[in-house]
Amino acid sequence: MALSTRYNPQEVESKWYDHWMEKNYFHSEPDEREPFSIVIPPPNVTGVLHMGHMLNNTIQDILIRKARLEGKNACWVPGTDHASIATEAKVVKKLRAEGIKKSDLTREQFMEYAFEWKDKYGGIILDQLKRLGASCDWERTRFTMEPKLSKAVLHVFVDLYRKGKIYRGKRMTNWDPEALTVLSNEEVIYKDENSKLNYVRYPIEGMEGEGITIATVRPETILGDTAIAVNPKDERYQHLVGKKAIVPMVNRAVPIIADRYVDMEFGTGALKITPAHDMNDYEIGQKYDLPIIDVLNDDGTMSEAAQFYIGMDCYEARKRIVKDLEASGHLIKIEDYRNKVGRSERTDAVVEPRLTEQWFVDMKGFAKTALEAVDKKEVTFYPSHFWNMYYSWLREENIRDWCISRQLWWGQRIPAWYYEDHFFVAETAEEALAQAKEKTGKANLTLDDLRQDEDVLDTWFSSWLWPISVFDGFESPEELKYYYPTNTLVTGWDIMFFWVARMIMSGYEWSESLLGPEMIAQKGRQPFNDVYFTGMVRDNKRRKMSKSLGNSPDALALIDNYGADGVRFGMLSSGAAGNDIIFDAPFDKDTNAVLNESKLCEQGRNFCNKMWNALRLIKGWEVSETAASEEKARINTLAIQWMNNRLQEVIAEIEGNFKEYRLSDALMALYKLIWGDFCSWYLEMIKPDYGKPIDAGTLEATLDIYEELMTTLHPFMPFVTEEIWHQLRDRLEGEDCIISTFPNAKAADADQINRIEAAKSIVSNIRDTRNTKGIKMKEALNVFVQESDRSKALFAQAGLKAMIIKMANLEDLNFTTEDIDNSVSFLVGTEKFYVALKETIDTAAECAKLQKELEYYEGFLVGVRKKLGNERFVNNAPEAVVAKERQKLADGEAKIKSIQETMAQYGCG
RNA sequence: GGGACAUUAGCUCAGUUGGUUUAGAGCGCAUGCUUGACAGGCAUGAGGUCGGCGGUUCGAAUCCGCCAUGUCCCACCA
Repeated sequence: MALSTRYNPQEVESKWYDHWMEKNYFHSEPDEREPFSIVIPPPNVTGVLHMGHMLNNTIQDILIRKARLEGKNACWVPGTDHASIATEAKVVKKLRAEGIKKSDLTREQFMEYAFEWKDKYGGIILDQLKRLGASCDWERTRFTMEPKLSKAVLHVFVDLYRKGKIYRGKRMTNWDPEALTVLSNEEVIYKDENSKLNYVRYPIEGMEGEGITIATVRPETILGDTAIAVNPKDERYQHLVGKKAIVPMVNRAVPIIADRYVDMEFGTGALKITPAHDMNDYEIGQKYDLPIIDVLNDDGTMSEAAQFYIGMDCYEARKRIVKDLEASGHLIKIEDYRNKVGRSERTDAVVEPRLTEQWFVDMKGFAKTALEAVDKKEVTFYPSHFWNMYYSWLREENIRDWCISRQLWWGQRIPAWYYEDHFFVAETAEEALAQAKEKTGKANLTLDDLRQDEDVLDTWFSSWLWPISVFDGFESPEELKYYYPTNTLVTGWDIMFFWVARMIMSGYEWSESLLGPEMIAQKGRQPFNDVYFTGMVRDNKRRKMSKSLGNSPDALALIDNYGADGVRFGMLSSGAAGNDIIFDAPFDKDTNAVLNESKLCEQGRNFCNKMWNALRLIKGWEVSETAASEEKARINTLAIQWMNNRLQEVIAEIEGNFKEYRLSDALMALYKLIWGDFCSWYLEMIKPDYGKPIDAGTLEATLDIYEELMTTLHPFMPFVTEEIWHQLRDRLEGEDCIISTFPNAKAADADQINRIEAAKSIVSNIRDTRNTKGIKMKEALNVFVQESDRSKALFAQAGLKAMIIKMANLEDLNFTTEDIDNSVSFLVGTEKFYVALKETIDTAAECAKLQKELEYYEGFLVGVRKKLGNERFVNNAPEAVVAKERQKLADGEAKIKSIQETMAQYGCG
């Protein structure tokens, strides 16, 4: 069968993915083998594949595929997250477009629409992952809101409540006026924004002409002021403390209080206190027992309590009140100002501090546990410096309780039922009813008398159980006993606190009761042993890729263009763990559209093509059963030995890389091994003359090597390796690269490798001479080497001379004891080589070249001599280091001598 | 305000306990190559006083201090 000159990923990829699925290779069941498990960071159910997912999942797939090749029971559990705020927002928007308001629907109706949407659009992303080659166990696909996982969530809620770790309370919380729900502190993103600092003067009650001026960026909240505060040490305001200021517009008399919280340096040193709309003001309000006047509605419009601008959006009200204050003479001045504004992570709406009644998880104990787990390396972070960020989040003084209730419908409804002024927490309404009956003594209560909490739980309250719940751990821990702890979690550092820390917390909280103390003693309580933090994917201007910027290439289009293997190569070769990935996707200046071009993916695609053409070369050879000529056989034997040595060397290197999660280094090592050593050198060494056959022994050895290369590369580039692996030899049913055996590194003969490196260097030098002298490759050259013990030892290696003759196209290569007339010389190590030329050589050019070389070595030796001349170095440095320096000196001197001789030969000045 | 990480060739990065490094890779660049695996290719080459200044050491890209620049995290400054 004739193979096309180009590798065609489209056909190959779908063919092999289907094949793997058919063979059920991705599926895992507990058995006697060592498990290797990974749980996917569940993407949002309504999400589409973006560059971050591609990076993330490529890495997971590499780890899983390697484990599979190592004979472990590899289990990669996929799934999606219900993403309550994001999904609910999408559904609300879609309904609005159809003229349906959420407020017109019942909870049940809304959920019906939402599930419809989820069934239609949900999970697209998982199919997209298949294009990337992700070898997830699709039979295990889970969803955070599916019945079993929801049941686990309720179980955990009740458990924590009973343990006293969940409480309900009225607190200042972050209100998202667009999503109409509270958020946890972590869901609020603070950014510097431009705003106006308004100076407003409040008259003093009973003191005509007196006033106190405050500065505020939120003048509309003046309507809710219930005090003015100054620093007790501030002499400017001593006489006003204890007096009352008149709040403009509403003409409310509020106390002027003194509190150390107020910074005398800032603004005017006087601070308006609005307990309803500021975290700190709230605390001061508590301290001084100030009334709370909430001037905003939940949607961010002005409330009745504001008295003015009722129903108006607060930003509009802000503009209006400034004008009105100016008109009434209260406004002193306005300054430009930059301050931090908190916005909702999901909706980008400006978050409003608001006093609401919510459910919280007490984080003190959890944080301590999670901190210790990483500190004691029961969970290891890669790269390790992320410990710092983790620590700053979780340390006692920074940790805050986790607000877990959300005023949404899409999610797990809080399992608390109210009756009169009691509430009952239970996994089912029936249990709650039983509690209610007992508590109230009313035996005739029915379910209808109870009212379930309207709110749902934070999405992360289900995600934090993921490593346990995907194995149904809370229901029947059988599988969990096998797969827990999972091996590696691969995720972005941006959700370190949202997700990683909380999974660690939940793992430590529940694994022991689920697995039993014996198993815990053996395996530990951690949900995963290692965490590999990926960087953020950024564009070539270092901006984080995002939909709103439009700078994210279309992931699937990239796969179409370069093939999944090409894209995987591109993603991976971009950087080490934790480093941000600069993904060079250039912008079209005119259309502002991202071009789906990527140098790195192109490199990956070209790599596939290179391997494909090496295959074509090998498959194009005719095979001869008769042995090759003696000389050819020597070259081939030498080449095969060398290639095997190099292969072993690189396999050992890759093992080390994997241990440290240096996957891009591992891939690059293979890239260079395959393209450089295998294609450029090995195949050229053994290549038969045009039209001639290859001997069967050499071909078999070559196929063995190529096969091993494909197995080793398979985790990184699964499709092309599977295809080539099958093209190399006829395979039996069920014999596939994906389930072949990852090689163990065997000892490599370093001396042999060094000898071939020297030979390669000789060949390169001769080629360079051809280049600079304009001598065509076809023209055979005569080369000599200065006879010495070392040169004789080098050429004692069987086949080495013949190999150089072949690779450099030489007429002959012989020892000499004399300088060769009309030749160009070069050094490899300390050995001198002469390339005899037919034309007269350009002496001046040779002299210049030699002079430059001479200067380099002389400079080099200055340093070496200085070291060796230093008594303290000779006395203090380890003997081996000193010996090395002495060798450097001897070699350098020999080289200089040789260069000087050549210069004399040319008669250089 | 506190902290982390970075700064090495035109670009993106390696350089793992200081000594085979007057420093490596990939891409890019330059020069040459028209039949025979591959121009998505081959060969060869040119690029860097390792951000700056001090210090420790026989020896520093590597360890310490200060400074500069950048990225990010945390923090209640209206």
